[in-house]
Amino acid sequence: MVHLFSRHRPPSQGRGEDTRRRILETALQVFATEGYEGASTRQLAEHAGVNLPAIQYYFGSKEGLFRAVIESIIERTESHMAPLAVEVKAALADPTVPNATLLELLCSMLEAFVSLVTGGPHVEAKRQLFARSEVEDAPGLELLHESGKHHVFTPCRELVARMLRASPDDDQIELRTMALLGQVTIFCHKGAHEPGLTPERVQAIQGLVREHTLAIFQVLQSEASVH
Amino acid sequence: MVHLFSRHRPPSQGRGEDTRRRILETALQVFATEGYEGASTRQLAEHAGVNLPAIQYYFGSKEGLFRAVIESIIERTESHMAPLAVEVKAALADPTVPNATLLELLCSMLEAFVSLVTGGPHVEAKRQLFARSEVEDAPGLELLHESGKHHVFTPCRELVARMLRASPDDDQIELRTMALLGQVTIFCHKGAHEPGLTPERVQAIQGLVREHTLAIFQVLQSEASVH
DNA sequence: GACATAGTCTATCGGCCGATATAAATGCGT
DNA sequence: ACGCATTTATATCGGCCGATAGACTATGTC
Repeated sequence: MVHLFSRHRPPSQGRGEDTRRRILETALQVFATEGYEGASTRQLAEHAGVNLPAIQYYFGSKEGLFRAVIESIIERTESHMAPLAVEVKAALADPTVPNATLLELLCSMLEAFVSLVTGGPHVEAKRQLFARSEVEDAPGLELLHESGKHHVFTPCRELVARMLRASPDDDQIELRTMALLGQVTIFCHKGAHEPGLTPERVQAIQGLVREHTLAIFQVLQSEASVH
Repeated sequence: MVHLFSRHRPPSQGRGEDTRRRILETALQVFATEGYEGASTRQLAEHAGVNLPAIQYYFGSKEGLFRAVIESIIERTESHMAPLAVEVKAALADPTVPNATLLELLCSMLEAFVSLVTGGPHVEAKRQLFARSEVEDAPGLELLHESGKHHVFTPCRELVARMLRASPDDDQIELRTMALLGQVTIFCHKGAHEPGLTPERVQAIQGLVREHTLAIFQVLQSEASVH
């Protein structure tokens, strides 16, 4: 409660930075596998090789540590999606952009979404935490959920709306966009890591999501042009 | 531990049945909103209007109560999917069935899946628990996950494999089926209940999932026939 | 009315939780 | 070498957890 705005960053002058980062990174793993409530401070401390009060010292509280973990993921999400976000924004601002370009951008968004949750360091942990943000209720998870909405869902929804000549606030557009994104989010669930998400499988996922998306809008637009 | 096989059903001759059912039904709600670890026995007892030891008396333990809740959901899942499962099994056994019929069955499966997680009594709770089964780890959740796999995923995968003339064990078939089902499972997540899943929205979801699925296989099969 | 059984109650156990008080150690400028 | 701030360690607090012991009540049978 007290640390909502103070961020409780102790005035470390470089000496404790190592410890702080080690706690942060191991906490990502523990929170991902055990959940927020399931991970105990003793467990978190042990995995980081520090003693219990170090968590309060560096992050103020268990909740503070969790929020720090979430924020670090959000930062990486933003930087991962940023370049594409610029392209999408530009395309949406220009009313002359053809549907083919919009469709290609949508496919790229979905592809980037796949690589976001299946690539980079700490993939497994990120994937699990992202999945939890869609289900659990924990002190900072709504931030992660909102981040996904803002950086992935909203741009996709606007692309879909433009292609189908509808308002982005149209309920059907929203539902359709969710269905499209569901093709990706399901790979954050348990079933996805039984044989493991090898690079080949990731590439296969990206390929077939693209196939599906292209097929859907190919048919949807040809039907629309008939009417 | 002790009650793994005994199911700890006390020899109630009707008198305690009411209490037992009341605990079971309110527990469904509490477990759904709070999660397995998040729901305390005191909370469960209070919501059911009983005192604490009643849970041990009727279900042996908190875990026993949770397993009972899960099993009741699985039973309803089975009876909900059973009629369609028969049709699918018959179609798969007959090698002369045309693709159009298989595709129609796949659409029906997805439609039934939607109505499974968005209809019937205790919808919200069922939806949330189903979502949790894809993310959390709790004593009986793997049963629910397996049930979904057996009653929804596997039939769909076999239909997809047949339509695309591939083995059901083909990795790409599996991934493709997951993507299709993801269109539905995403509506079990948090975002789905902000404006609420009204009957109109449910119908809209069923309609567009059908549209998407038809479009995907229309294109996929026309491409296959070209080669 | 005595008794057995089923069901409900109060009180309490040991254990793990997050957090803190506080002491010990560490490194650094001087 | 000393003083001081930073960092790490020990010991412990109050609180909630799941589970149980055991007394009490209601009900149906003879």
